[in-house]
Amino acid sequence: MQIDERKQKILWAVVEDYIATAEPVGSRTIARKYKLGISSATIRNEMADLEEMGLLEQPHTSAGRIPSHLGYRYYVDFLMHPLGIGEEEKRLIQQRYRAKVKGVGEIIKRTGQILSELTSYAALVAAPHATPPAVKYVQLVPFTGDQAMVLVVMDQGTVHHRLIELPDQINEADLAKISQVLNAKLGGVSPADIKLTLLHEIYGELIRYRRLVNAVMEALRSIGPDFEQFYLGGVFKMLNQPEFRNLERVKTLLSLLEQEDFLSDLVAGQTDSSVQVRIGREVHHAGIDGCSVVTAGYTIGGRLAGVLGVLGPMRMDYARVVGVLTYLTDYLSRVLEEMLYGGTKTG
Amino acid sequence: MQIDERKQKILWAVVEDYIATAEPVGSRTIARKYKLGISSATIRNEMADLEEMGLLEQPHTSAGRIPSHLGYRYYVDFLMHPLGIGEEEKRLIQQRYRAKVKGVGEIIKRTGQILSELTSYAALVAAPHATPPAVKYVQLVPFTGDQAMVLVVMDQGTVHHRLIELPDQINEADLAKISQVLNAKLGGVSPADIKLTLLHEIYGELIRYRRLVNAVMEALRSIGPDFEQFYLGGVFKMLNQPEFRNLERVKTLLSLLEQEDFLSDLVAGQTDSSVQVRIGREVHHAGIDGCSVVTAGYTIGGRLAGVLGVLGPMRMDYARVVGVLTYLTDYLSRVLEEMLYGGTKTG
DNA sequence: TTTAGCACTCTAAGGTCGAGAGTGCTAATC
DNA sequence: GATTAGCACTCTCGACCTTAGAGTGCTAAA
Repeated sequence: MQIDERKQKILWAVVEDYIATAEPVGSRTIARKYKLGISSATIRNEMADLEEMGLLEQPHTSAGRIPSHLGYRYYVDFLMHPLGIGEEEKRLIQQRYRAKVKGVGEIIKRTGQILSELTSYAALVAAPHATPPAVKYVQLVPFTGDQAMVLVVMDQGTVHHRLIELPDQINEADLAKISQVLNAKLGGVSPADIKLTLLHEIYGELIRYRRLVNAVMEALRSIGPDFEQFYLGGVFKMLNQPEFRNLERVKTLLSLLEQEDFLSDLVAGQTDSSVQVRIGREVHHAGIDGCSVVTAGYTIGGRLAGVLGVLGPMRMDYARVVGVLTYLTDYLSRVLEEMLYGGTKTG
Repeated sequence: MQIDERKQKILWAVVEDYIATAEPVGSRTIARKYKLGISSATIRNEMADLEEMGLLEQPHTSAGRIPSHLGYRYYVDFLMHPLGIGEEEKRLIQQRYRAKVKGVGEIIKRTGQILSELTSYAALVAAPHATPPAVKYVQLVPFTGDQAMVLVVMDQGTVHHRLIELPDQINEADLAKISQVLNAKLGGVSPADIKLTLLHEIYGELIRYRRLVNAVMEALRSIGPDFEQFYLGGVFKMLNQPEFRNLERVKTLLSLLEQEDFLSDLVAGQTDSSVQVRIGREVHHAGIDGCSVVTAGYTIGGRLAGVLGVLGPMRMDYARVVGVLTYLTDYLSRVLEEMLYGGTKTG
């Protein structure tokens, strides 16, 4: 059996209607609302076929049909038309970004809020990700008797700090000198790319401080590629969805969302700026059955810098979410580029 | 009518039993479980009195009694014995803190997790708070053509960064020089304490860079006393409490907890290291009726550094929570002090 | 091949009912 | 006078039943 055009139309109608109403869709409803020029009886037959093919399912006999995991997949891959963003909304987004900002962290946060408001689902922003940013500036700051703080500024505007132990007999001048050398050698290099030759150069110049340099290097490695800074918001919006009437589900979901490992996993698959849709069980994770995740990357200077994600029920408005993500990643990339590289100020 | 000892015992029993079971407590239950040497009929009479005095209330006729807002208050103020922490638990706590740590932020986070695990309610950690920390180190880092990053390390170990606009014709050497002067002048000073005389000194030395210094000062002010860094966790644990069966409540609570302003308010009243209990409506905030908040301050060098807080239903195990907070603020203060000032390493 | 008609199925909502828990009052008891 | 046993009364909660409504699959006609 193959999916001819009429079957496609019916599948499309079922998915759209179910997304909109959260009620199983019956043949009569489709005949009435979607004017396909065929009677409810015919639709019934087609729906039976679609169910046999695994694209639809029935919660119980004598209820309407709902899309199965596969049904959503087919819809997303072949039937859906991503929804553009309205002009009015675009204006509002621009306005939100215009307000003065203290640093990259705040832009991340604001983006998350906008994303969650536009979609009514939970929003996730990860930054920076995958492509490790390069070191812009390193400084060792004396902290307490035997500790120093390693300050690292990345070229994407994030700041990291680590405390390290100091060997005895190190004074401030030493630290300043070390900082200077590290800056000269590490500027523009990504922590993951620190090669042996470079390491030798550094050791060569700082032969006296071997142990300390080791400690600093270890600190640098710990902010390596798997480091991520997350914003998560709008979780409460999901509770408006009828699939979260079940308290137990809400609980497991909330507990998952408090684990950074889990959030990490959600964005891990993203390697470029494309939009990725993972439906239901495709999000390989026990405890979020029936949820879908849509992610998209944003870039700085053409390289992947971070990920925007939307987490919602499997019955998610994919067309809208994909549309919003496409627009927002693009817009965010431009905002960040202007902020980090652009000299010209725009209103 | 006054609250004699027998009434106190009965009130105590009602509160303890209700906290433990979440069921309205009847006179028979008290007679059976709490061996007060009086019959259920007598207890009934006393309970009627306590109700009249506003300390107990009845969900409906022919149900048992539950403590009123005032009842909890009386219990917390006069009847409760804070519960100490078991030896086994103490050992577990120590173990959790022993693991290697990257910075103050991580200690905060870990503390929040421990707190939420020990109490089974939502945990809130704010740092640093109220007493503004002093500047330890300032540095201007050139960032893009017309922007620089102001890096500020505080003596409590937190790091802040802000982007500022650069006037034309400033080069790296200028920035280094400015950083040097700022460091010399601002070290040990709290941003809120920057007085005019100090400002004049700085302007005196950096007369050429007036505009830039202004920008830096503004950035410093923006990390002033009302800045706070929050950790919030264990929210999902609250869903085990029967008072959160109501989805609508969970939703409003979650949406509140996503607002930093709200979290700020929760810890705002804390001015020293004492334990504060706010019950129900005493937490002046629409939308969290029926919730209580217990907070306590932790200190560094005897000065208030931050706040630990527990958010739970009004039917909260106050004795346990107060006990845990007392222990944990004390322990955390010691950990932080050792980390920031202490030279000696322990265990 | 499509459609009208119909018997059948299943859920969800509303209603009834009885068990159980708890109260307040009264009268007896200490 | 304080305490307690006894009892009628009240209220909730869960179990059970019933029914309306929506939807299906099948059959026979178009």
